[in-house]
Amino acid sequence: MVTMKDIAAEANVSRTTVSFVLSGRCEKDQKISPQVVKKVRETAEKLGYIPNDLAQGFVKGKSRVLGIISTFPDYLMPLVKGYSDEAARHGYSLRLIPLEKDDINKALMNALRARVEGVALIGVKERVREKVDRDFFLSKLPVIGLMEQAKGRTVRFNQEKSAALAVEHFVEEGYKKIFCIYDRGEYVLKRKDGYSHVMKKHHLKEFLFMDEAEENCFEKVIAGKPEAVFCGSDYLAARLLQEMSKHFLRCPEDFVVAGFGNLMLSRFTSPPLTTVEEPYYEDAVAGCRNLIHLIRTGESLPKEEVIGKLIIRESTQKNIVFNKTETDI
Amino acid sequence: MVTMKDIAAEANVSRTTVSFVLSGRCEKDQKISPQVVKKVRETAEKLGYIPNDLAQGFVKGKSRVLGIISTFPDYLMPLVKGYSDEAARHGYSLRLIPLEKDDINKALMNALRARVEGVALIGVKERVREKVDRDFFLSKLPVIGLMEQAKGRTVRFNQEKSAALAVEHFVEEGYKKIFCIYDRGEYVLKRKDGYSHVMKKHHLKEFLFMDEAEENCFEKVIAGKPEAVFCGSDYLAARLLQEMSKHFLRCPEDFVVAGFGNLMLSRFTSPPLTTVEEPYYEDAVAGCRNLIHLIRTGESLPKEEVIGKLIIRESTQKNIVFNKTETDI
DNA sequence: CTGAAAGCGCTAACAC
DNA sequence: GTGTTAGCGCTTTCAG
Repeated sequence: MVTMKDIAAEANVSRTTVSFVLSGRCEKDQKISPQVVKKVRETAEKLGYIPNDLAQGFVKGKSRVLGIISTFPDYLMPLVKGYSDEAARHGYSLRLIPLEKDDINKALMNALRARVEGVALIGVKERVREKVDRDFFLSKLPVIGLMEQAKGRTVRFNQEKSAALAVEHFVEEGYKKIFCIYDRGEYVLKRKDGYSHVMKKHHLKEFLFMDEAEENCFEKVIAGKPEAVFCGSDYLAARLLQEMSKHFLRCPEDFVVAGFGNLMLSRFTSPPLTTVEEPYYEDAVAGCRNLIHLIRTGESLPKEEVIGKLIIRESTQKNIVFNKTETDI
Repeated sequence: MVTMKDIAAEANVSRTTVSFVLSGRCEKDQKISPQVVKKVRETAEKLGYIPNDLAQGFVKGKSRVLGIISTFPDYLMPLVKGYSDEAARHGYSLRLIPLEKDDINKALMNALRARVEGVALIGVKERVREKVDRDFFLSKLPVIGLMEQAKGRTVRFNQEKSAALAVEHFVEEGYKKIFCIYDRGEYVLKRKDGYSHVMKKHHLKEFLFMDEAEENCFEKVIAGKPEAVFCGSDYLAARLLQEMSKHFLRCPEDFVVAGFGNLMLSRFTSPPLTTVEEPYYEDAVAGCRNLIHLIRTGESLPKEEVIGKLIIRESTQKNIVFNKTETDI
């Protein structure tokens, strides 16, 4: 591996000069003659010099690396990518730090050892986040996704209000008998609250169905003959559509269905699902920007609240679906 | 940040001793009295010492980091996770190196600069992989996913033979009029070849439909009244199911459908899709193991061929679906 | 404008 | 058993 020393020797200059030229600071702090600059650059090129970021990071005490702590479930790829893209724009790269056996302290220790400049926890459950040792905060490592360092909640995306969008849509369309299917998911429960809130506001009766291991709540929903069903996730919505199909019921004709998440699969159900977009990617970009700001200034960016976008697809298009089908044929 | 020097001072021993104790080599190369070991450990703990992996990597010339070059599309998360999990088992961690604007050489340069010990390219198109500068190979950086360094193909997973599994299944079930829907995807084309191969073998007429921007091939498929349809991807299969639903056709009753990939969405279509599992995660684990082997020995592990597993779900269960529906109600 | 010198935190021969 | 010493590749004062 060719080093700056080699270049210095080959070009007959000192290592300092090479360092100045190659770090691009030649035209600022130090003035170096254009010939020398040229020669150094050429020699570096000729010798096939490759800067050693490890050494640079070591001596400067900063790695230009951000850590991502997660269990990396499939659906979080957009978050990882959002962080990666934004980090790249600021000259950072990403290091994946797996969260194993919920041992958040071990993961944070790995981040510390690697001397990452900041860390983001993604998709880490509240229960796990709570277990962080108090003395971790002595390290002053900037972290996104931990409550302690950001007074109040870190959330940018408001699950409740976003869920309300879908339910309000049902109300506007004139539906009264609106059901809600949910499960124990941390966020799904918040979405259920959004449903309840809207129903109360409009003095409508709530119909809550929880998806549990033992019993098939989908059967019950169908038996209940709803006009519209709001599901706390696209997964739940897709399973409801499957159940409807088994019973020879059609959506949206028999009743309309909305999901939540705008997951890939919501475009591929029959019919495609109306859903609320949870902007993972954009949230990650914002989160990464915030993290970098936190690293640079020690301050968190002001938290803007984000509400999802309702994406209307055929699963709630009761009126036009017949036309559509006919013209399609 | 507390260093080994601080510990040495506090514990009244030399930095070397501290180094030996903390790197766990105390009981091998060097014999150090238990009291000293204990004292050093305690002092380290007391002072809150955190090893500097950067310094260690720098001095040893190895970073214990693997690079992943990719554009990180959503569906490749299982691959990333597979690499991450396996890397962790060998004491490595992962660095994400984004592939931007198809500039593979820049990405490889970033890997080189970061002094990762090896690199895996995931989901990088052939067209891009071909653009690697010849002199990159001078670096001798171990890479998985580039043809040049591994004579012959790197593929472990055989797309053709795996696709054949699904088509053979159709033949066995007695279907003769078997259609195939495909698109321009690198792998999808291989799966189409798998279909063709089986059809030829059984002297059956091939019915090929390509999904192109302008025209709706799904309409044509339906109009053709197939008995069974093999789709080159789960996406294509899901879209076919959507089209069937619009036409008030039912799967599997009117005709059966199989996809490819065992993507998340294949479990959530109505009905759930029969598909061929592409073992992303397992492939990644194997790939990572291979990469580490390559790093250690300079040799690639022998390439075992892997064939997918046919996952039979309701979309091809013509006979039993009625029973099932009835007992479910 | 250029170079000498010190040091970042850690490892590893080699003495003591 | 324990300490001395010399770097790893790079940055960065501070003299020349």
